[in-house]
Amino acid sequence: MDRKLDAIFAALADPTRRAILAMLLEDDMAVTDVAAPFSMSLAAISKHLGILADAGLIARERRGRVIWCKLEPDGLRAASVWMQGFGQMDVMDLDAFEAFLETGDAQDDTGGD
Amino acid sequence: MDRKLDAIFAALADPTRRAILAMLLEDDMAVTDVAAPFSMSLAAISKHLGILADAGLIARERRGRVIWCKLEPDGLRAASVWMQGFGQMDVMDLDAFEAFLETGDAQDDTGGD
DNA sequence: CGCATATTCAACCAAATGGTTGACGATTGC
DNA sequence: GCAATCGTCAACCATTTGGTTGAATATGCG
Repeated sequence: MDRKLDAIFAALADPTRRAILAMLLEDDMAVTDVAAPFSMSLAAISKHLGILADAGLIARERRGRVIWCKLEPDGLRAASVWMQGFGQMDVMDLDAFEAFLETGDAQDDTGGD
Repeated sequence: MDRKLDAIFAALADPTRRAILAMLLEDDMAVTDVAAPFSMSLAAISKHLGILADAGLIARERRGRVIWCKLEPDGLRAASVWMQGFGQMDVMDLDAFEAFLETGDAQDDTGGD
């Protein structure tokens, strides 16, 4: 519900986490590879990934020794919907709004690869 | 520049602050009136308003003894723009949203030019 | 099996957050 | 001028956050 937005926006509030999301936008990545460009410990990145996963912004899947991280676009969409819907509905019915998104216009996730 | 997003998303991450934004969406309000529905001190609300103002999401203007708070749509737009640039989720027309804020009227979704 | 690799867990720490209360500054009205 | 009203400031407190390090877990490899 509304409280999910707490987690999503809080997750988005950190520049490291936004950078991680941007990286994952290009491709799924192993945790170690996510961590590589940052000057902080693997454990710190692992925590960030946990926060992103907890917010529903990414998903992690173990394949062998490696844990792969991938974007979970629905999470981001929830926040986007909140912001866009802000002007129209008060504490609106998100499902209805999402339905609008599907049918209404502008929904172009074909790029997803 | 990117750091501004820190402040915006962090501001958005608190349900009290999102509720305040929703209230201000309907009308400009005095600080005391903003605080009224909440079961916390005026000082706490004042802090929240400071955080929102600092993030560029609202503006405060003193008129006499009373300080009026109003939405600052540009701030919200910055976050929205980030999300749009992020994914393919340009779900709705932001200008229409702004127009809504200006006129206080529900947008016709044809407004998306 | 035993070691290297990949990731998380646990304990810890400093700083930030969200709240409180009480004093203070600004403004208005009697 | 003095008191009431509006709002912020300052000090304080508990909790959360973002980071560290070192140990632990899980898997793959030779």
